[in-house]
Amino acid sequence: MPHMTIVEIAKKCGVGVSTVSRALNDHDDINPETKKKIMKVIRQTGYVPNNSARNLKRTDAKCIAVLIKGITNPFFAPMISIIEEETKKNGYALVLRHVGDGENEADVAVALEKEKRLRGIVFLGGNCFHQATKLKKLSVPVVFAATGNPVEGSINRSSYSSLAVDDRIESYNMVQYLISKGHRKIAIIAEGDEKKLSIGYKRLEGYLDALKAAGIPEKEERICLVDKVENLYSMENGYKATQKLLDKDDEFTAIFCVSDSLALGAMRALKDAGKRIPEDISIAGFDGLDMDNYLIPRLTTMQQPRELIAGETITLLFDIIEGKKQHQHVVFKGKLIEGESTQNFL
Amino acid sequence: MPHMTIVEIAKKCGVGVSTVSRALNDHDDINPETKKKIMKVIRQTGYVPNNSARNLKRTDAKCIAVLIKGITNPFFAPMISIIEEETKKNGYALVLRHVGDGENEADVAVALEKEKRLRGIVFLGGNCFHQATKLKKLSVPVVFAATGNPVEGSINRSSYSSLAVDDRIESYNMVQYLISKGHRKIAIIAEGDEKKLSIGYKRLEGYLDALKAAGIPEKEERICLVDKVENLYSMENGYKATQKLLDKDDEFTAIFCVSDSLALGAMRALKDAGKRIPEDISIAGFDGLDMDNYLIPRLTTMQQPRELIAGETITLLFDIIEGKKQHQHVVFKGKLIEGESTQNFL
DNA sequence: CTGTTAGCGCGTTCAC
DNA sequence: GTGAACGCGCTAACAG
Repeated sequence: MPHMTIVEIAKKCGVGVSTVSRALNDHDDINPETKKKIMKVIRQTGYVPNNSARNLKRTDAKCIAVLIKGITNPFFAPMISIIEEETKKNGYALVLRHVGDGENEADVAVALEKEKRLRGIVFLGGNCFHQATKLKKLSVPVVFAATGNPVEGSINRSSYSSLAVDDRIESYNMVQYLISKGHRKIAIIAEGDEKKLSIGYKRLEGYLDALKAAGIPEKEERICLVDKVENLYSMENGYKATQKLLDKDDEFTAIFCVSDSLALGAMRALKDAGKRIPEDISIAGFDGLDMDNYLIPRLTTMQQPRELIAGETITLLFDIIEGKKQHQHVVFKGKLIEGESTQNFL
Repeated sequence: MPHMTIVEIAKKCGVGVSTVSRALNDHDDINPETKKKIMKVIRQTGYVPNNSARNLKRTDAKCIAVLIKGITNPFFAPMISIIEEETKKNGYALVLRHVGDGENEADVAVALEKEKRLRGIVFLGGNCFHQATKLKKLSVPVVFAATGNPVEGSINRSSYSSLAVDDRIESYNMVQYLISKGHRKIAIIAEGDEKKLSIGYKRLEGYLDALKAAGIPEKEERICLVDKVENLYSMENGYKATQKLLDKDDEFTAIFCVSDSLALGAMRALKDAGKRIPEDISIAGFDGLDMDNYLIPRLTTMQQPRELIAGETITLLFDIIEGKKQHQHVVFKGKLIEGESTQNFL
C-alpha cells in the first residue's frame, strides 16, 4: 500500500477526514472512542501524514528554525544539544538546518519561513555577515548567536537580537595575558579577510590593540593570515601557517591562534620543528573546544560560554515570540583558561 | 508586502500563473522575453515560492536525503562535504537531516519521504540498527554508509545497500598489530551494549578474536566498557575509563580504544597518571579523525576510508535510482596508520 | 508560446 | 461529536 492519504484512513474507519484530522492533531472535540479506533488503524496501516500538506494549511505550528553555517564545526556541538533540549521543553518543534558553503543563509531562512510557517529563527555561527535587505524579508523574530558582526548593511538594531562574546576585546585579553607572561614577540595566526568583518579579523584587531597598549610595535612577519582553502580554521591551516611563521621569523616566543583548531595545527608544527611547548614557544587558542583540556600540553584558550549563549539565545527567542521581551544585544564575557601550552617568558 | 504568492506575481506581470511557474522552474516552453520580465518582478518583490506547495505537487523533484544520527560527530564532517558535492554534481537536491537522540531514524525517513518526494535515502552513521519493519515502509532505495550492522530484524539483504568497513576484522587487525609489537597485556576501552549489535561491540569482538588467535587469555579487568552518559565516544569517557583501568590493573602495556575520541581521553589520563606514551603504555584508536595526525604524540589508529565510502555511497545510490545497478553490500578495508602513540614493548 | 483549471494532502471552517 | 466543502500555493496537464 504505497502512499496512503488521510482520505483512505477515513474510509477505512468509516468516518470523515476531519475526524481523522482531529485524532491526528490531538483536538479535544472528538469522541475518545472514535479517536482510539482511528489511531489503531493508523498504526496498523503505518500511515504517516504528509508534512508538506500540513505546513500548507496549518496556522499555529509552534516551530522554530536554527540555521548553522558548517554544522560539522565542533564548536557548535554542545550548543545544538542545548537548543534541542530547550526547544523541546518549550513545546516547540525544531528545524535544524545546515547551510552549505554555496548557500546564503538569509535566502535559506526566507525559504524556510515560507515552507514551515516558522515562529522564529536562530542563526548560529561564527563567521558570517548577513545582508540587511534579505534579512528584512523575514517576518519572524531573528536571533544571532555566537556571531560577531551579524549584519552587513543598514538595519535597525532593534529589529533583531544578538548574543555573543566581543571577539575583539576577548582577543585583546588573551594577548594581554601573553604580554603579562613576559612575551613581547607574539605572532598571530588569523584570518585573511578583505571585508574586515569576520570574527577572525576582529580577533586580529584585538591583538593589534593589545600590542599597541603595551607599546609593542607590530611586525608584519609575525602576522600570518590563512586563507579559505577548504576549511578556514582547519588544523592543516594552523600547521602551514606556523611553518611560514618559522620560516620568516624565528624570534617570536608565543603564537596566538584565533581558533583552537588552528592552535592544534600550530602545536604540531612547532613540535615537528623541534620546538618545545611551552618552554620554547607558548601557544594560545580561542574558543574553548572540548578537546583543549585533553591535549598534551593542555591548550590555553579563551573559552566562549557556549552553553550559556545557547541557553540564553533560545530563552530570549521564545520570550520575544511570546511578546514578553524586546529584541536585545547581549555581550558575554570569555573565560581565559590557562592550560599548559603557555608559560612565562623568562 | 508580506506573503506573496504566485498569483500576485502573475497579476503584477499581467500573465497567467503557469507562465510564472514556467519561469520559476526553468522550463523551455516560454518566451525568453516574458521570462526575463517575470524574473525581474520576482527579484524586485523578493518573492520566494513556497516549498511545501511545490513538494505537494511536484512529481519529478530530483532530491535525496541523508540522515545522520549525531551530525556533530567529527567523523562525519568530511563525508558530508563529499556527499554535498557529489549530489550537486549529479543535479540532485540534498536534504541533510540531523536525527536527534530522541528520534528514530527510520521514522524520520518515512516522514521525510512523504514530505519531500525523495528519490533515495542515505543513512550515515556509526552506531545504530534500524528496525526492519519500519524500513519496509520506505519505497525508495536506501543505502547505509559506515554503519556496521544496519538492520535489526528480518529483511531481505537485497532490498538495501551498505558500505562500510568490517569493524570486527579491522579491530582484530589493530590488536594483532599491537601483539606484533610485543604487547601481550592489552587493555581495551569499548562500548557497553546489551544488544551486542553496536560497532563498539563488534570492535570488542575483534579484540577478543585477536587475543584468542595469539593464545592470550582475556582478563576481565582489562576490558573497560563505557556507557552512554551523554556522548558514548567522548573524550571524557576515555579519560574516566582509563582511570578505572589504572585502578584495577597496572600491568597492561597498551590500550586499544574503539574510537579516537576515547583515545584522546585515554592519552590525557595516562599523562596525568605519570605514564609516558608510548614508552610506558602504547595507545591505539579507531576511525582516523583529522586530528590524529596533529596530536602529540600522533595517534596510531585504524583509519576508515571515509571519503571513499562517502563517494561510493552516493554514486551507488544514484546508480540504483537510475536503474543501472542493484543493491549491494560493499566492505571496505581499513588502513592502519602508525603514529607515535605505539611502540614495541621490550 | 500562453492562460485556465484540476488537483497534490491536509486543516479548518461551517453546518448538522 | 461529526462530516462536507473549501482552499493553502503550487505544478502539470490541457486547451487555445
